[in-house]
Amino acid sequence: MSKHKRAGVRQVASLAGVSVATVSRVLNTPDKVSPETAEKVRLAAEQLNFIPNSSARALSTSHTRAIGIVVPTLENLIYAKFIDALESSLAERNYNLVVSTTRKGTIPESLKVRELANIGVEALILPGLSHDAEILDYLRRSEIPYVFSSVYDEAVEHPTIGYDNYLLGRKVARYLISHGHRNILLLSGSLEDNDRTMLRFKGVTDELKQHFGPGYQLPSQILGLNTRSAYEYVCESLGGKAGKAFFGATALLCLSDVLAIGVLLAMEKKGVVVPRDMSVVGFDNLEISEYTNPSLTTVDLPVTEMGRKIAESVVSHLEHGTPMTSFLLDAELVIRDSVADVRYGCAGSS
Amino acid sequence: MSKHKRAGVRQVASLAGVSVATVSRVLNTPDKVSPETAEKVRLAAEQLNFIPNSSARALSTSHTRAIGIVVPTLENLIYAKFIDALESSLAERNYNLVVSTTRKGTIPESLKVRELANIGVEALILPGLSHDAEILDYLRRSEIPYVFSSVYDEAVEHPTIGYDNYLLGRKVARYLISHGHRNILLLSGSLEDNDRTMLRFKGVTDELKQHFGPGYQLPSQILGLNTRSAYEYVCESLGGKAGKAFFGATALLCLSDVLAIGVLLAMEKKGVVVPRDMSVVGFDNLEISEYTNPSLTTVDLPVTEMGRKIAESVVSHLEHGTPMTSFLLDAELVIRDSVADVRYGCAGSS
DNA sequence: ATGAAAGCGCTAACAA
DNA sequence: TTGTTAGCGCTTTCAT
Repeated sequence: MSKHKRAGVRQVASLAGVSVATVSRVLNTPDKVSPETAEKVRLAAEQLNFIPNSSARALSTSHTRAIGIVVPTLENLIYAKFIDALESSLAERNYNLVVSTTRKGTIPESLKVRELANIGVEALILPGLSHDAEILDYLRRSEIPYVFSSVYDEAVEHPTIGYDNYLLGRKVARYLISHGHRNILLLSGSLEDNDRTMLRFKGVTDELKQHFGPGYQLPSQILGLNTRSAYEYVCESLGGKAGKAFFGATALLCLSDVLAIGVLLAMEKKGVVVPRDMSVVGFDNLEISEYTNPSLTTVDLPVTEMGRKIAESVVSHLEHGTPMTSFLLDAELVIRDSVADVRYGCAGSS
Repeated sequence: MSKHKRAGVRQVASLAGVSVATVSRVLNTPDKVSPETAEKVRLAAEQLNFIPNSSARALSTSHTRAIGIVVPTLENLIYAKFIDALESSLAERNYNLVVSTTRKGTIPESLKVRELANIGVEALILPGLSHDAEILDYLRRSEIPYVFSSVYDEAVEHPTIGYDNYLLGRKVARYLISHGHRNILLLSGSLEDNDRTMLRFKGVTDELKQHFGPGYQLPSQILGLNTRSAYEYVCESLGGKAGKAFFGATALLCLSDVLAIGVLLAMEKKGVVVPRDMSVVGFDNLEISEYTNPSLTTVDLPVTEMGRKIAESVVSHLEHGTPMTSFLLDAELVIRDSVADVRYGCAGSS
């Protein structure tokens, strides 16, 4: 019964009593068709439930209007927000976003890049600076335009659109230093974010070293945490006395807000008063970070603007040949209530 | 310089000294080609950076291997988790997911559906039960397979794969009733989720009515909240005395966890002790809901399983003609620490 | 303003 | 096992 083939330009043309070329024109360049003819065609199309075959169009125009992105996961709100913004901006320009995940890094990014290339994406967006040599090589050879997101580095030979993680690390460290902090413990997220995490970490340590001189003992860092493990880590560390836990640190610098929030909740549960007993800073500025107790001082990553900017840049390159270039986005430290001055003689460097 | 055309089967064929058909075979049915020939072809392909043109393939096979989904936004973690799982499951089956958002409902869903149809998705996933008649009509006429997610309703003539929101409403109400609650205030999220919200609401009220009889005064409901406004609402309501706020309710039933968490944080800030002074329940079971103070009693929505199940169902239909059917997923109430027995004579129905 | 016809790059009969 | 060839459904010159 229903195995009749779908209507194509041909059927529409014959029903409308015109040629296929005319049908194509009312689809793509309506102003080159007389209004009456156009109307006839539209009616016929409507009547036949005509949906132009996009593969045929793409084949003919060599334009798929698909952009690909590979992220570790969408379960991290910061990626979700970014992709949301990216999709919106691309949609405005009539491009579609094909999302691919590495399942939190368990599937090789190179595989996902190849798959996206194979389905014909016209450009590729990859978060972060460090990617397999294989990927870099593949991108170069396949000549698919691409941009690295969430990072900015003008020194690198790839287009990067994002924020300067290293400088943000310095900025946060400077802020902490200005409040008298010297011994800072870094809590860092999953290893997928490694390069951005590392850059932030380096920024923090460089700033501390510069400020306190070469004798300064570098801060400790705990890696690979998620909300759960951050929460549990804090709870366990607080088994003894608050002051001596955390390697004697007076501030916890969390490289993502979900970590910071886990930390805040654990502190509260354990009766540690933030920021009196311990200062906490985050990265991301999630919506909820404004409402924690205390509200979280954090770095506002401009992911929405980043999505917009990348869409702009990629589309402009695709359509007008504008070269892909790097672009730096500002990221602000949002000062709220989770950081206070160090109270000397209570906690602090042992 | 670099404006040389990309290599196609033809170039690969001639470089490998075979016919285009053979090249196509090593791509699609390698076992029908002698190993040596295959190797030759692969080498040639590699050398020419050959990426098969997916539009041409799709045109020839009439198979785009693209599945579309329209959601209001990705900024809601519950959608992000769902899409993450869906993408993973589809990728395992070699399908790609094209994500489209209505920008929180500001763009008509029908438009997005049309766009996805126009780019040739082979199936469509739409969260929720209620969609414009226009969409329903379009889906029927265009014969694109589809499934409604996040809902289950065997009575409806569309395939639905999800949980039974009405029953979940009843389940939660029953739980609250079993703890002595009678006056319950509903806090409900943005209007995009309307149909699921409504069903839950109806489930709750039906259960209450059934339990307390016809004289029972239906619970109040506050609609259109997000984390911010939920937080602010609670803060304002608590301007006076805790007991008399919230229309005298003893329990706050939040139709999403982000709301519940906002509520919890606001309560805490205002010194209201949950669950002693007020019970709170949520919907979603976000990761963080386990770590709030107190931990949140909430309904665990099986979005990951839902993604998997939908991928299975859609692909099976596409590849083996299995009819699209509805499927009910279990959703559990996760009992934690945010609900307690009502203390009569303190708060409660005036 | 409209039509005829040549592809776009691949797949899949069919033939050998 | 391999090659020849005819489309897939659209766009786009080039005529008219």
